[in-house]
Amino acid sequence: MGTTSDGDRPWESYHTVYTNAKAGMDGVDKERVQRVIYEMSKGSKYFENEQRKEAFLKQRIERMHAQCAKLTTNDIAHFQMIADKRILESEAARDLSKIWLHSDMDAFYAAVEMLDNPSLKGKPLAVGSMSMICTANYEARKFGVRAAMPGFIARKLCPNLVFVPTNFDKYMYYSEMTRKVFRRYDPYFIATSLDEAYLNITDVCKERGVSSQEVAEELRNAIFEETSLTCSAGVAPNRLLAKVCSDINKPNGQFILPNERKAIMAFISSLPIRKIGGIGKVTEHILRDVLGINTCEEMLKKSAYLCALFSPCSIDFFISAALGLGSTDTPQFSLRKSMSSERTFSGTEDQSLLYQKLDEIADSLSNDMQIESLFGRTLTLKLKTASFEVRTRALSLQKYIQSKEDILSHATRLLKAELPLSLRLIGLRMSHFRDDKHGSGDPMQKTITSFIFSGDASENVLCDNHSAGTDTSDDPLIGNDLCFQDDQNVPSLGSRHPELVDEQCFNNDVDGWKKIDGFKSSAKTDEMEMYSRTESNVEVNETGKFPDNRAVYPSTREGLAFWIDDYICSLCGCELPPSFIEERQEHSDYHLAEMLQKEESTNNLSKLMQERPIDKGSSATGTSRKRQKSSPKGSKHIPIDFFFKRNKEV
DNA sequence: TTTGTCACGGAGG
DNA sequence: GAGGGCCTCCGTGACAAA
Ligand SMILES: Cc1cn([C@H]2C[C@H](O)[C@@H](COP(=O)(O)OP(=O)(O)OP(=O)(O)O)O2)c(=O)[nH]c1=O
Ligand SMILES: [Mg+2]
Repeated sequence: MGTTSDGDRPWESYHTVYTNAKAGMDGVDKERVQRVIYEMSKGSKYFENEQRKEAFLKQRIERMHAQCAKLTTNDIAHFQMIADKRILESEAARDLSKIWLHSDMDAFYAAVEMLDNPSLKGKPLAVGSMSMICTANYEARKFGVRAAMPGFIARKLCPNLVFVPTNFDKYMYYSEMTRKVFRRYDPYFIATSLDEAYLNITDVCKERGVSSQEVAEELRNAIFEETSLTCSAGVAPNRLLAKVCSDINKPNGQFILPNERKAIMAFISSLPIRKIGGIGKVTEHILRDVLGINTCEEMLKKSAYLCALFSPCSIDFFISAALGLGSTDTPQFSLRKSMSSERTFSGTEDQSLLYQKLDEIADSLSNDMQIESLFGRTLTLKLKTASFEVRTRALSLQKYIQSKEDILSHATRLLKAELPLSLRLIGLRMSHFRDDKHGSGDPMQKTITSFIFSGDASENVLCDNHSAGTDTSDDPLIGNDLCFQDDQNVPSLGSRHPELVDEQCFNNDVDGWKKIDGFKSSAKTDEMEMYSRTESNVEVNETGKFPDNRAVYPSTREGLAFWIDDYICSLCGCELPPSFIEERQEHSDYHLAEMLQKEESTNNLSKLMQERPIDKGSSATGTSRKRQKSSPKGSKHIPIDFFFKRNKEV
């Protein structure tokens, strides 16, 4: 495939994610690493699939090239005007009033393992398995070993590599210790994973009259004293930049970017675009090969071409990032949108075996859903063929389901339609959760709580980003767009982008519950045991929001009340065991109605509503892209039918 | 025109 | 000797129905 001569150096055309610059990889012999990876890979089904993907990407790049070539000078002038306008608008929204700190633990899982077993110190260590490693310590990184690399390749790179399986209990335990420190600096801190968090230290600096540099030092020292683990910190006026900064002097270092436009531009200009959260391997490749963009400065220079080639969403993201803009607000927490379970096994076309796998996965998903009292109505079957091609097949129901039996019966139908096939992975994902936590039911019937919080009542409140489901889109080859969205930092051809836009729902992490780097199973359950029942529920969501111990379960919209020890109402102390589902909902609705009454009398309802994941339309850095829903907003008075408006679902 | 559904892929930890 | 994870989020485009 390579247009260049693959002939004598074939490994150079096998692009992996492993050669990307990363902390601890400085002195690595990259050519050797590339070669070893290539040698271990070539000929494998995985490798062939990667090549297929690369070929598609190449076609895509060629199409974009052609598109560029067709532009007349007139066109370019036109797009330059559009770009300049966007640049001006973005610049006008620059907010330098906040100070954000991003904290990132160093080789977190590996560091915890070394702490737990000091004999590992000084040895190259990988956490994970022979098929995939989660992270590696800095000794191992010298050999090119890193996260997301298969263990058998890592061992080839570093024959003395020690493997340790993951222990999420431990990581959660230490993570919680670090969060206790974070909490002291910003009770609303945003945890984006077990080992990363954003803290708004504006007030700390102001109130104590200390510099952000001092706060960063103090915080890192506190973490070290309390956990014996090191971390790195980045300080900047927004989260996008803070995240970039924390990587600069990693490990065990910090970097402060002052809140001055000049300093920011100097910093960002020479920054390789790949350092920006949301620009991954593919986006980097496209921007480099199509437009010759490698740095943020170049991105700005080529802004007219960006406007010609990409969607408004992507354009905004690129331009904002190139200007060093990012989110400065503290986002509202958001609810879980999907939950999934998937398993890889050795490829087979034995149908009874495949149905058995499906059974296990349905069971696992159902259990997970029960733990969080979730009922969903969109089920997506995911398959990976023996040749690594991925397919998804979805189905939306009238009713919300949770039981294994229900899940399995629908999943079986979906699978049946695809067989025969030789598969290596089966997965199930549930989405479109009910707005409250109870049993099945007709989507038409909502409780007051769910009705109000769901946004049917006042659209502008919603976070429900995109109109549709969570599974999405088709034919990636048609558009060029990369799309970014918000959150911490992460865009890509269809992924969230970072810090830029503020708005809408951020899922500040969600981690903590399952996903967690991919080894959820034990994670979720353990976390439940560990935290719930103490004040931990807070922990879970606390990823940012409820410093006052007003626990709220993740992804449930039960309303204002939650159940202490799972049976005492947090608001009035009345006791209702979990099995009293209907009663509980009524009870919760009662508190909500009561509250609404109070709120309304003080004209504050709109404020209450906005406390949910919200819009914020055009916030400071507001690059918000979202399709805006037209909605009557801002009305102070609530008409009675507000409470009875029908929900539009099927 | 708007809204919902579905498929696919990028991204990050 | 072969072997390449698991979870969550999101945007886009195609298509159908309202
Ligand atoms: C990339 C990746 C990371 N992880 C986990 C393991 C890591 O400890 C954690 C953070 O990932 P990394 O960003 O790779 O960082 P790290 O903490 O291991 O090391 P450092 O920050 O010093 O570079 O996320 C996974 O579980 N799966 C993955 O695929
Ligand atoms: Mg880290």
